[in-house]
Amino acid sequence: MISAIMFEDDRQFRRSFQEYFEDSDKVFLAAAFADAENAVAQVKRHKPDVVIMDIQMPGINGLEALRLIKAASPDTHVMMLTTFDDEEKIFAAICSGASGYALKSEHLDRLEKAMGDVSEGGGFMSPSIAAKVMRMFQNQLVRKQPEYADLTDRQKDVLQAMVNGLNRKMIATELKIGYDTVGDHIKEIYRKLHVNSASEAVREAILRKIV
Amino acid sequence: MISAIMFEDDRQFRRSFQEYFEDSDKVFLAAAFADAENAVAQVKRHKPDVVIMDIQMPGINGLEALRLIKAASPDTHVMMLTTFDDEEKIFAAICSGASGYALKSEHLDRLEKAMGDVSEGGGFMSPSIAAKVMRMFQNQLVRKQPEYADLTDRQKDVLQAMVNGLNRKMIATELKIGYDTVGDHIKEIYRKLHVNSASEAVREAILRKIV
DNA sequence: AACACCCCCCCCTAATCTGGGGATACACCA
DNA sequence: TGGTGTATCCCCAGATTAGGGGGGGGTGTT
Repeated sequence: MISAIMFEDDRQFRRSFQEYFEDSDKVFLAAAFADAENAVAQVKRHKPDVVIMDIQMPGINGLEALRLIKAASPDTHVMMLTTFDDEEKIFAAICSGASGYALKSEHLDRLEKAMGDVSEGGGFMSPSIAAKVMRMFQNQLVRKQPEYADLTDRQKDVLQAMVNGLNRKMIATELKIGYDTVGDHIKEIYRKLHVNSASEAVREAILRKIV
Repeated sequence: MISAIMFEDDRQFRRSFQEYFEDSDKVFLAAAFADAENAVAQVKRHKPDVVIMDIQMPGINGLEALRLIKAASPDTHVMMLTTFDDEEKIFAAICSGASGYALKSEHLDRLEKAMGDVSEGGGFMSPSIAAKVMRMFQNQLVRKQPEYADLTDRQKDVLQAMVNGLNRKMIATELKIGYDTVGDHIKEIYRKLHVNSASEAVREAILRKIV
C-alpha cells in the first residue's frame, strides 16, 4: 500500500480520481488539492510515496510546484498528470526531476500500476509521451558526431580560441604566431568547415566538436 | 488485432511467450525466430505491426538487427525485450530507433498492452528503464542554464539569425527592418550577454539557449 | 620531389563595433 | 494626467576588424 497526494484544479477529474482510489488496495490517496500553493508544506506533512501533479493550475503551475518540491525534498517521486503533450512541457518536467509523465486520458488502473512503479523509483510515461521522449532523445544525441572535420592541430587551436571569443590579434598573441598566420589558419578552417565567417565557424565548432 | 514477430534465442522464454499469445485476442504472434540472421527478410515477409527483439543473440545481435530493420523499413515498430538495463544498450537502442524497451521481467499482460501501444506509434519503457532514460535526459540536457538572458522577442530573432550565419545586411532583409536597426539590436544583445562580438554571441546562444 | 603543415608579409574591400543623435508606441505608476 | 521605462524603429560616422586574394618561406613525411 502506497500513499499519494494530488494537486489538480479540475474538480470533476479530482473527484473521479478520488472515488477510484477509495476502493484501491494498492494506493491510498491521502489528500487532493485544487492548487499547488502549499504544495511543499503538504508534501512535508503527508510524506507521500507519490505526488500526482497537474500542470495547468491557477496560481503556481505544476512545473513550478515540481521544482519547488524537488528542491525541498529531492527524494519525493512526482508524477505529472496532464493533458499537455507538447515537447516543451515534457522536457521541462523531466529536466526538473519528474518521475513520470502521464496523460489524463490514461486509464486509472494503469495509473495505479504506474504509481506503484514510480513509488519504487521507477519511471512511467504514457505511450505517446514515451514515443516523443525517445524521438527527442534521438534527435538530441544522434547528431553527436556527424562528420568530424579533419582539422590540423594548429587549426583546432585557432578554432578553439575563436570559440573563446578571441579576435585575430589576441589569437596571434595567445599562440605566439603572426597576425597574418592566424588569418591563414582561419582561411583553411573556413574552407574545411564550408563556412565564411567566424560566427558560423564557432557554431560548427560547438555543434559538432568540442561542445 | 495486431501482428508480431519475435527474435529471441532463449528457447524457454520463446515458448512461454508463444503460449501466452496463442490465447490472446489482441496480439497474433506470427512467428518466432531463434536468431536475427534473416530479420530484414522476415520483416519484409510478415510485415508485422510490431517486432519483438532480444538483444543478446548468437550471430547478429538485437541492436544490429534493429538498425538493419529500421534502415530497410523505417516505419516498422521494434520493441526491445531483454534483460539488459545498462545505459549504453538503452542509449544505443533508442538512438537506433527502437519504439520500446522492455525488460524480460515484465509481465506478459503488460507487454501485450505495450505492443498495442507501440503498434499505434506510441512508445513503451519498463519502469526502471523509463527512470534511467529520464535521468540520462536530465544529465545530458540540464547542464547549462544558469542565467537565461532576458532577451526580447526581436533580439531573439536577430540572435537566431546570427546563429544561422547571416550578416547584418541579410538579417535586415530577413526581418524587414533597417540595417542600422539590426545594429541596435545587436548592441543590446551584446550588452545583455556580456560579449562584444558576433562569435561570442553565437557561442552563448548555442550553449545556453537554442541548443 | 611532392605533399602537408606551419609560418610570415602585403593588399583591398567590406563588414563590424561603438559612440552618438533621434522617433514612435505601449505599459505602468503615481 | 504626466512621468518613467521599455521595446521597437531609424540615421550617422569613425576606428577597427574580418574576409579574401596574392606572394613568399621553412620543415618533415612519404
